[in-house]
Amino acid sequence: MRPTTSKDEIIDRLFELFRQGGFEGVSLADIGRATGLNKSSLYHYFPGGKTDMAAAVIERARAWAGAAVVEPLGRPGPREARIDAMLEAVEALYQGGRRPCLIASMLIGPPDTGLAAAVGAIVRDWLAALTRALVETGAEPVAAGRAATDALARLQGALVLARALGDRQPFEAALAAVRRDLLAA
Amino acid sequence: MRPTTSKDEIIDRLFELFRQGGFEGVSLADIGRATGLNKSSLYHYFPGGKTDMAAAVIERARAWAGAAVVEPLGRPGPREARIDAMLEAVEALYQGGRRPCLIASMLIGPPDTGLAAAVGAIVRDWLAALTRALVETGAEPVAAGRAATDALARLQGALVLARALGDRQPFEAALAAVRRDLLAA
DNA sequence: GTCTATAACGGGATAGAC
DNA sequence: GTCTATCCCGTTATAGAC
Repeated sequence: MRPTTSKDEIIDRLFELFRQGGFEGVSLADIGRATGLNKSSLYHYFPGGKTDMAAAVIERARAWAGAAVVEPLGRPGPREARIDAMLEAVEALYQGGRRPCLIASMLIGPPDTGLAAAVGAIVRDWLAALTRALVETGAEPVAAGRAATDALARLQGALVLARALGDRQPFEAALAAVRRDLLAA
Repeated sequence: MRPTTSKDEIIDRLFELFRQGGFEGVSLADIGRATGLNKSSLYHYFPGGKTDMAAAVIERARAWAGAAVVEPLGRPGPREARIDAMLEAVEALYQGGRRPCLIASMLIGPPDTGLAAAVGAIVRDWLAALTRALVETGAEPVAAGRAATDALARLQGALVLARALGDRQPFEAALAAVRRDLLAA
């Protein structure tokens, strides 16, 4: 029997759950409900249990960041094209501010299993790619690093505000501000 | 017998726990350990259980924001003095980026009990106070609103990055950037 | 107000049939 | 690969003694 739900699809569902609830806020029962799979079936795909599931989700996030952010930022071409490619990916991932960030959610409360470290690696890669793109298009290295950090902080923070206020406007505003400042950096 | 730990002290401990672990990441056992109180004693202070405790912590955060942020921002005087008062309070609260923000932590995963709404109200008050301070010191209202939102987003996001990277530098950088832009707004 | 004890439940995880 | 059944533990919460 072919599985009714592919592992990729399962991880997609898990991604949505964890970004909303964080590691502790999602139970295996929730996951069973969202995937239509029994706990035992889940253990078939993820022998390490919930931690494995979270790790798979973070790995998916890393892959996404590589393909949708790091790679476009590294493409040769004018700065504007690179930045816009990144921002379009960001807008899509966060659905214009309606959906929270997995990175932020996963940093809250997971009993120390290296998940936080994996999240940190994603952020590091993103920062490095953005900094490099700015430098390659004429920015001075130290200023580029600052600008990259500031850009990511603004986006992350805007997602927090958007969630707290129940209004995606802060996120849209942040996208515009980030674009302006990155192009001017 | 006078209680060995005052309710205020208990809430302080709870504050630290919840900001680190979020609502779901903190158990009553953790709380018992941190406060030296038995579960039953905790129920004496917080009949509604964990939700009550979280609500008390959020209320404390609201009181803090009122005293350390809203009030200084509303004091008559030059913009610089008001902004610096706010930023000093922020730096102290977050210990220069070493400690996460309760607001962000509490937005992750709490089963819907109005806690998120209470958190949202704090953010709203803060934004309103900051916007008003900017307007009172010469900014145009729409620009002031944007600048206020941007400032809070940067600070929140910088805390996320600082946690992800295990490095408080992003937070210090954000404080400087926020100060510069708010004074120029 | 604080304790011990325990109830009642849900959590993650496993065994084994099919 | 998916299921049913079950285990064990931690969790929230309550009762009642002191």
